[in-house]
Amino acid sequence: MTALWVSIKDLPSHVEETVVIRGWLYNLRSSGKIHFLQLRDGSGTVQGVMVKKEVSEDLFAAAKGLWLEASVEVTGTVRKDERAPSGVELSVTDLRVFQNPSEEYPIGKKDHGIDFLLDHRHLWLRSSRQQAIMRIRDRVIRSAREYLQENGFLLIDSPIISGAAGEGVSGLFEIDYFDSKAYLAQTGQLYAEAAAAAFGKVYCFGPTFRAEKSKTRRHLTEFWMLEPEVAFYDHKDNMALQEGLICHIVAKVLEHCRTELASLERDVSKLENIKAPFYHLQYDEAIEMLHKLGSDTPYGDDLGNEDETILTQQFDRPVFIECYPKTVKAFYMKEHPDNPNLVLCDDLLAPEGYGEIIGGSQREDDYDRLIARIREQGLPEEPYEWYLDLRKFGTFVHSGFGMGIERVVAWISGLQHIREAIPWPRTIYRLKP
RNA sequence: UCCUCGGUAGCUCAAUCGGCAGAGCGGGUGGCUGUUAACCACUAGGUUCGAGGUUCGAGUCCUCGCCGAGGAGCCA
Repeated sequence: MTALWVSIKDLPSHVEETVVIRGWLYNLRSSGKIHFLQLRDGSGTVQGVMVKKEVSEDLFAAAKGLWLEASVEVTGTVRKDERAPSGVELSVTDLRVFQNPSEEYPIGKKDHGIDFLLDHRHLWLRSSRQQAIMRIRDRVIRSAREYLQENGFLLIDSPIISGAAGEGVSGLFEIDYFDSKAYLAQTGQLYAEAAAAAFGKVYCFGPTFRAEKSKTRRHLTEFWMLEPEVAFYDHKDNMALQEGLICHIVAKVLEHCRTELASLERDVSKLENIKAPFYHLQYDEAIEMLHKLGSDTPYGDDLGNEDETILTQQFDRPVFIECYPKTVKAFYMKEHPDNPNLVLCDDLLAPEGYGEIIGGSQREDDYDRLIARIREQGLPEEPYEWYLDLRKFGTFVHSGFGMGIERVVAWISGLQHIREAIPWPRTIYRLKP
């Protein structure tokens, strides 16, 4: 007779049944005549209890000889037990070992340094903390796509490999492309704009690459960005979309990931507070507020990381910083109708010091002004010919933004560093594993 | 590129003023019938990142180098 193979998360609905689970041994304790096998299968964890007098001597000895992370198949009867975190444990009747490691598992039960853990990222992902973060990441992405789909958006992905250097070669990864050079995408936005003229409401979602030598807790060289782009949305419509998207994501994480947030010891009251309307500050108001708070960033400069941190600590909900000086922003942003020195853009800063999670803008839709901006910034015109075509053939008011997935995950999960928010972080000095 | 901090047992760290290189975890052996990062006893385990220098004596001080972390700059 073969017992039913069950996921650990489903064990509570099989009380008093004999079942099989397949997974890994993440810890083993023993009191001499009782072994406690801590088991994990990806869906959850459960304690297997093996009592010496209830199993054969060979089996009892075999269990004692297991090393951490042995892959096993355990047969047992599901018992209710109020001492167990999930309310159930498994009275083990049989054990089959797929593989018992011949060396000790590198990641121990006590603390490790970040360098060691990153070197062992392939094993670190097995830890409960990393599992919680990856489940939240999955929910963030899933709920973002869900929100856009429900609101009439079409997924139109953009290319990863681009032949044009675009806006300044500094931040681009160069690759060999047969007999010429190509570059890894920094953004899909320009392509999304073209798609918006075809489909109205679109978004792209994929990896983006920045060859910047940034060494901060907010930067990765490879990260995932969600970029919606909407025809006939202006600056204000754009911010309303961002607000709706973020509220939806946070609500869905709260709905589905309570266990994960608890295991990360995240203060969920901070997340429950994330509701519309968000705060709005014009750039000049932000600078004024910063000066009162001790910053010496001059009017006209972009906000530094420190500035973002200070600002977000003043608010309990996300805050939009609107209409930056033209000089610190990209060429494609639309000039402010009331002030030619400003552009119609917004950065959305997450609270608790997390800072920028979204950067968006209304796009310049006037051919002459756009080409003037390209020339002003000393950019080559040839690569932008197709982009300029969008302003020649039925130009249209349109807006969009880019949301950094890892920054959102780091904020919602309460992480100290963005590198834990992606399965395989790529930073300036880390390409492995 | 700049600033700061660090590199000691497999891992995390300690070592006072320059004076015998230690602890916890992990490993090994033994014990324990309800453990929750189990516990208890015993035990093995070291080129103190590298090269040079000062000194009776260097983990500790000096010089150079290598590696990493945090931050700045950079970064829609």
